Amino acid sequence: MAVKGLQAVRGMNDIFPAEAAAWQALETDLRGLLQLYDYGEVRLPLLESTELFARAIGDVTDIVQKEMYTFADRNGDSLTLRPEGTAGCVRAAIQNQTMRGQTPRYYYMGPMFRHERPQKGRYRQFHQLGVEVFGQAGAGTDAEIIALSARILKQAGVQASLQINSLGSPEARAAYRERLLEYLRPQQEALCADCQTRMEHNPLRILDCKVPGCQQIASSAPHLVDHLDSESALHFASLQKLLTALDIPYQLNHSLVRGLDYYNRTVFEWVTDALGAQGTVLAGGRYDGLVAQLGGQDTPAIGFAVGLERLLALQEIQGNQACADKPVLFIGAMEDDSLARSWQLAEALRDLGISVVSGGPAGFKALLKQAERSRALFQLVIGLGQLQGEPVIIKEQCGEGRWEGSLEAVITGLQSLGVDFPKHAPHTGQNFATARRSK
RNA sequence: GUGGCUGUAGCUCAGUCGGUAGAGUCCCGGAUUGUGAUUCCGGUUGUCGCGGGUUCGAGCCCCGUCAGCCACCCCA
Repeated sequence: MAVKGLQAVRGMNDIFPAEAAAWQALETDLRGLLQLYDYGEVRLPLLESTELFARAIGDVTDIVQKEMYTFADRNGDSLTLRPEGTAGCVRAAIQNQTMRGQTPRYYYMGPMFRHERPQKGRYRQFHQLGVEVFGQAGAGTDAEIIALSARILKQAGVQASLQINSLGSPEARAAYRERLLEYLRPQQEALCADCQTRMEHNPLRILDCKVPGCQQIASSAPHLVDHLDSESALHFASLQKLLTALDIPYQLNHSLVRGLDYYNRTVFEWVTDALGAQGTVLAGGRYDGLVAQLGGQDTPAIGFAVGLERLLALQEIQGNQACADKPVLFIGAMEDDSLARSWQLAEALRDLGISVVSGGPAGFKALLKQAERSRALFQLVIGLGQLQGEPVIIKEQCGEGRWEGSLEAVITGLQSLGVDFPKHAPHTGQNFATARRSK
């Protein structure tokens, strides 16, 4: 229950250990994959000057117009919590001159902030893994990062399908925009109110409007890929050839236009219908003009971002989410006198790298309950008898295993047990009590 | 930013016509100092999201507000 007056800001979530285990496992997996492709981590500020995002993302986009957390610094500068990662990454690469004569491959993981109405798969603070490659103009790089994205989803055990499109050069896109408007104008009255507004500032978005009437009109619209400049057309053909060679299935989606202004040529999205209205899990594309636009030398670039909450939600739906590691041993002490001894033992075992949870002093039955709740693989109880030399009993909590010995032998005994517990134990939803009853 | 639904114990929920806030579960202790059955006994569970209004009296009706969920919009 929320304490009066003290609650998290809307759309911002607290993550507790049970859930954090899935996050950690996912992050570890992701870092491993990125290492396979030799991407290096960059850690960037969460806060940037507002101007950066306005210039990079585009003044007319919804993100800049209505979704940014913007406020004045103490000296009056306008600052913004990053709504996405690419702009900051490009800014950092320019500022630190890391692209001179280099073709760096970067990744970053962390929170992004957008002031939208929260719903399934959409939060005001959410987390992305972002990947950016600079200085590589060839379609091979497009194929590489799409292959990487495919591998990320596969590793995460997530089902999604790949859609691609090409936006061509800015000039070709501008020309296509005129062709599209010529096609739409006679039917303008039939479009929804939103799309009539879109005709003013972003007619390409009309192509993926959900209103049936608009879809009808869009379905017969001229295709962007038929109006590409020749270099972009070659680039796109080359990419498709590579995807086929890499055995990565894809769909050409003519209405895939991406929301942010900086994209050109290749755009792609991995989509699913398992997340309600938020179908995009991973999305990216080429943004060859952005580095120059932000004041750097003209440098081709490409990247993508994955929504970690969405990835985790899909993992949960598909039963692939990792669980927290279990402690190896629970040590319970029955009375104050045995408590000191049990703590000594616990510390000695931790010296050996064995995870231990301590409990007590408490009655015997209470200790067994504590042991069960600790999820430990083994449990032992120390009482006055053990202090006087009676044997200790180590018992396997889930199974039948049982081992007796002196207190001093427990340490070597535990080692001889060869404890090897799964890092990602399958989550059955069963506790030990129900597991026992079903035996 | 717009709309619909929902907020009662740690959890799942009931609460009739406006009349003393309940059940199950969980947790704790005991019957039972030594390896967890079952059962029984006892115990703690609360700003009814928050604020205001109507009323002799509000968990219930009205207004506002906050939060959650879902959709629009947008996007990862």
